[in-house]
Order: sequence, then structure tokens, then C-alpha cells
Amino acid sequence: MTEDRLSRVFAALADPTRRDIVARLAVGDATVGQLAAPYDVSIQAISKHLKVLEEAGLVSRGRDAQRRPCHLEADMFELMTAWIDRYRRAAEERYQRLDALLADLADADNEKGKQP
Amino acid sequence: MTEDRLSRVFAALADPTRRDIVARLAVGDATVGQLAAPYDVSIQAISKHLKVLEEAGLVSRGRDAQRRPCHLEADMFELMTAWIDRYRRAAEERYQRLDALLADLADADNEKGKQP
DNA sequence: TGCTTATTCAACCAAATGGTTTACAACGCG
DNA sequence: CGCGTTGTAAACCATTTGGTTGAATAAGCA
Repeated sequence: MTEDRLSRVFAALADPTRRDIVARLAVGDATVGQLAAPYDVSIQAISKHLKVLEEAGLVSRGRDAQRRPCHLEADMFELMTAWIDRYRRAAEERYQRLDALLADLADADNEKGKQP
Repeated sequence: MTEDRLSRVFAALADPTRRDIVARLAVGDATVGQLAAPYDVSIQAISKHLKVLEEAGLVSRGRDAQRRPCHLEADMFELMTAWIDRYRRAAEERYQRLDALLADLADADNEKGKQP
């Protein structure tokens, strides 16, 4: 394996067409042909996009005769939200500490100002 | 503009080095040199990464003499979580509707079974 | 069996990406 | 002023990516 899960998930969702496909699959499962219909790119291009989404763990595929129904694996989203939340929260905490620090400094200044 | 905000944010975070930098900046602001120190790539490569993060709106840079302190813009994370949550929730709802449907079918079968 | 439908595989191409090196700009300091 | 420090810009290179077309595979149907 050359790249980790998180990288593949983020990279997969960096493409607007793939985000579109995810949005479509959130409504319900669909075949490659059904997913390709709205776009004016070849069906092979959509097949490639689905492979990327599958390798990222965002989509799984079953089999129904010639068709390969695609299914959204929403679990992968939690992996991303976990990552994002971790650093968003850290940044927020840092901001609050800075805020408190500035408030303290302001207080100190006020104290000083009271005895010229 | 050739690509939308969301695409740039996802693409920026698809690179492990850039996710590392975000993690580092969540702790506190830092200069390019400080951010580059842990890696064995050139400082120019890190500078490029920062440019990508900046264009994605994830990082902003001030100026302190020769130094250009980098600051994490945590707001951008909300854009992502909003997108993710939207489709995760849709997929969950769909799953629950399917669940209810299957339960109904099972009930119907039970009713049938009661009168042979 | 052969025909049609649904999908993937393979080879190819242009553009983007992540890295390098060299050169250059901005600033503080002696 | 000249000098070291800090960072960006430019040119270049290898690899990846998103697309194409044409051939191959898989399964239902006449």
C-alpha cells in the first residue's frame, strides 16, 4: 500500500463528479449506467471514478446479472469527520486560551491605569 | 476560478504532509521554516504545500519581518463537515426507511403464516 | 448458439501534482 | 552599505490523474 485510507478518501472527494456520485448514491443504490447517464463523459470514465470511490472504501459493489449495483458505504465519512473534528477542536481550544490570555493582559493594563 | 472551494479543500487534505501541517498549526501559528524542520524535503516544497493550503482557505499568512507566520483557518472545516454530514445523514435515513420496509414485509409474512 | 446489454481492461494522451535546483526579493543587523 | 536569514518564483522532471477509444468479459435472451 502506497497511500493511507484517509488520503484516498480525501482524494476521492476532491473531484466534483465523484462528490456528485456520492450525493446520488446517498439517495439509493444505482448501477454504473444509471450513474453515468447525467454526464456527457464516457461510461468508462464513470467506471474509473467508481473504482476510485471503491478503493477509498466509500462505495461497494454487488452483482445483479450483468449489472454491478453501487452502494454508498457511509461509515467512511466518520473517519473523515473524526480527523477534521480533532484539529478543529484543537484550534478552537487554542483560540479560547488566547482569548483568555488577552483578557488577562487587558485586566493587568486596567490595574496599571488605576494608579498613575 | 477553475475549481470550487470544496474541491480545493478536499484536495489540499488528500496529501499526508499537508494534513501534518494542519495538525501542527492546530497547536499554534508557525513560520515556514518551523513547519519545514521536521521533514527532509526542501523548504520550497513546504512553501508550495502552504500555498495550496492557503488557496484552499485553510491557512492564512501574516508578516513579521522576513518571516511569514502561518495561521490555521478552522472555519473551512465547517464547510467540509457540512458537506459530509448532509450525505451521511441522507444515507442513514435511507437505511432506516429500508429497515422499516423490511420489518413491514416480515410482519406481512407473519400475518400470512397465521392463516394457512 | 449467436446477439445484445452492462461493465471492465488496456493503451494512450494532456494536464496537474510533488518534488528538485537555481535565482531572486524582503528584511534586520553589523 | 553589504551580509546572512527567510521565504517566494521559475524552470524543469517524473508520476499521477481524468479523459479518450477499442477490445475483452459476463450474463440474459432469441
